[in-house]
Amino acid sequence: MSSSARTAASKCKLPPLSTNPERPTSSNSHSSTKLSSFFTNQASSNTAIPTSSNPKTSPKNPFPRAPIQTPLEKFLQANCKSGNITLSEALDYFDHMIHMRPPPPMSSFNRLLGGLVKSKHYSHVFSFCNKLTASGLLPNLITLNILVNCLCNMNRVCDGFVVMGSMIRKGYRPTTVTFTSLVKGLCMENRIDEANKLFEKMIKFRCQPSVICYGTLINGLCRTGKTDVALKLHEEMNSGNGVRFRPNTVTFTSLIQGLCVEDRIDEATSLFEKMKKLRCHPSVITYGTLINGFCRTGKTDVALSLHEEMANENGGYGVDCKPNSVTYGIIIDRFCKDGMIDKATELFLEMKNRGIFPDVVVYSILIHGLYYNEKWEAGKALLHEMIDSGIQPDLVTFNVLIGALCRRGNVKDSRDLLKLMIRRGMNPNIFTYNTLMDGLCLVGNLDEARELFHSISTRGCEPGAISYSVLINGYCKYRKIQEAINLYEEMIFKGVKPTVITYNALLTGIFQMGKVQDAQKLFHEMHTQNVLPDSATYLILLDGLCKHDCKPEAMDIFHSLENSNFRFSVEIFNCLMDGFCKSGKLEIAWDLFHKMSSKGLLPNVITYSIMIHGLCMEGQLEKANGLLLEMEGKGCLPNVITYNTLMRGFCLNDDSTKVVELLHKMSERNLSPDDSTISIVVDLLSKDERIRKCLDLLPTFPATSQLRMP
DNA sequence: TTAGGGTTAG
Repeated sequence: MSSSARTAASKCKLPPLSTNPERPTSSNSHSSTKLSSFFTNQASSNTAIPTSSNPKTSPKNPFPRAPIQTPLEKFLQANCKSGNITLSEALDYFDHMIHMRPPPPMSSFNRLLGGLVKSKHYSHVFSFCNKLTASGLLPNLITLNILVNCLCNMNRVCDGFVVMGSMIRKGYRPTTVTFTSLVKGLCMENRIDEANKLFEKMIKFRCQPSVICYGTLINGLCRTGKTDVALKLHEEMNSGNGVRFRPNTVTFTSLIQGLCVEDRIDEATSLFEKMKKLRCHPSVITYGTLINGFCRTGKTDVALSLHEEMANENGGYGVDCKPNSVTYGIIIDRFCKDGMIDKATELFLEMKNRGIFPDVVVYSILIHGLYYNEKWEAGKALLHEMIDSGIQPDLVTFNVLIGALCRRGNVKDSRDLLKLMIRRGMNPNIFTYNTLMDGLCLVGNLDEARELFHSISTRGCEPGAISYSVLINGYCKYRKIQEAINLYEEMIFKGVKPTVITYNALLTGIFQMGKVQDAQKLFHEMHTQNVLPDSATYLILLDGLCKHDCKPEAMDIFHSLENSNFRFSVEIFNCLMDGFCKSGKLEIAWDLFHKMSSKGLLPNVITYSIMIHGLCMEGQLEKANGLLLEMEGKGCLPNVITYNTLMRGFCLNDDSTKVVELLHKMSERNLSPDDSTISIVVDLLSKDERIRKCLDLLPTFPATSQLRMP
């Protein structure tokens, strides 16, 4: 037994645990990931396989259950649900428990496993389950549910299904919890259609989705951009018809009516109860039919109480499947992240109007959304509203506020907030430190960021890949590439796996310094570190290669991407086209421009501006002007850069009439000229006195008084 | 005793 477990045991006055010679010395011995052993290694006891289909009676534990709660059980009850148990304590207790005779009840094992789930030690839960069966102990339905949940959280949803299959074979009936875990697992793997199908299937399986299950699916839909579908589902819950694909109110009402007509009032009543159990909302017609039936059969008092029930909200059923603060929070969060802050606020008001009180999570979601969408005053007001409602900010709220201040470059107040949370007895977490470090980097205070980075481990947290990436990004932004590379090497040395974001930051920095070979070397290193490049990586790489005269290399990569299933972005085309235009290879750029549509991409204002620039450089002004008309015709509005580009072209060609014409067009579009426009006009004036007359149109632009020539 | 929501880096 480890000293930590001993301490924990003494704390809760547990009897000393006997030393188990077989106890593994390291956590690695628990890390078996084979599913098969869990199900096949049951030969030690035939009684381990339940024979009855009744889950309440089927699994017979070969050992008698302790009649009263032991100190061990009390300890587990007190510490597991809160997650107040360390991994090493859990390992020790588990090893002790499986050797106890008689063994503790399965609920104690489940509590212990639950504690590990709380601290996200999924693989350990998995190996504990394997050891349980290997010891001849029988996991019960809840143990299996915990296992399904762990597998799903480990992105092993397929194995989750295998466990469900085994569950059924053992005579257990999968529960809403089982299905919810699997729905979540599918959502985590972005298999939202399958999650939706499973949701429908569980209803067919007569397993009612709970509000948690709805919440899980709604979250999956929101995460995959299907907010509309999520909203519809949410509304479906709210209307009381929160369960799909089953007999509905109309079918039930018809049957009740039929039974009432035949004076089979008892059967009608039980059908009515059944529909409520199935969360099928009886309508006023259903009630009316049944009330009529009771009245007809002389049961007026029952009819009256039914009438009373109608008056009560929901009649007391279906309530647990109504939207709650969690389901609202999920959708509000999606709207915030999609920049639809008005929609988010609207939904927040709706939930309050429906009597659903927002909790600290919903407040934090919306406060974050408001700050993130630069609605500072509204964010502040909401924070005050939350506190006035008696809800205190929690750790995440503080992190949101620190992040908001950092984004505004207000590091001083962020630091004060950190001090405040510590004064309040709150332990800042790695999010807090990473956020603050990023804020410090943003304002160029790299030394303080580094200092904070080094102090993280003394503050009870460990810097992870994000901490390193934040600092690496800070160094790269301020062109301190060597420091960034040193940090990168340090993270590898310390076993912290760099992410694609780490590499993207480094590649950007290295290309900025013009070190093309180093960047290429790093790009290849990504493979050795098993980090897959994403579309941002390819954009950085292709842009860097193009800007540093390595277009053939860029095109090689482009072609290899074409041969894979890579999803091209407009930005990738833009960077290549820009590169070729600027090096006078207009035809290649033109080919790329035409290739875009075959990749399902539409040119944007930047694409057109690049091509217009390329054409102007080649003196193909008419064609450039044609492209301007084309983009306007296709609803892609030119911006000031597009006009400047084309005007510069005409200016160089001494075509002042065209320039003036374009200035008029700009004015019509309410586009303000920028410094570049001004310099074009000045150039033009210096060339041709007659152009002075164009000054007449200048007052139509805002903020152009400075342009008036003496 | 088991299942859902919020905060950090390009």
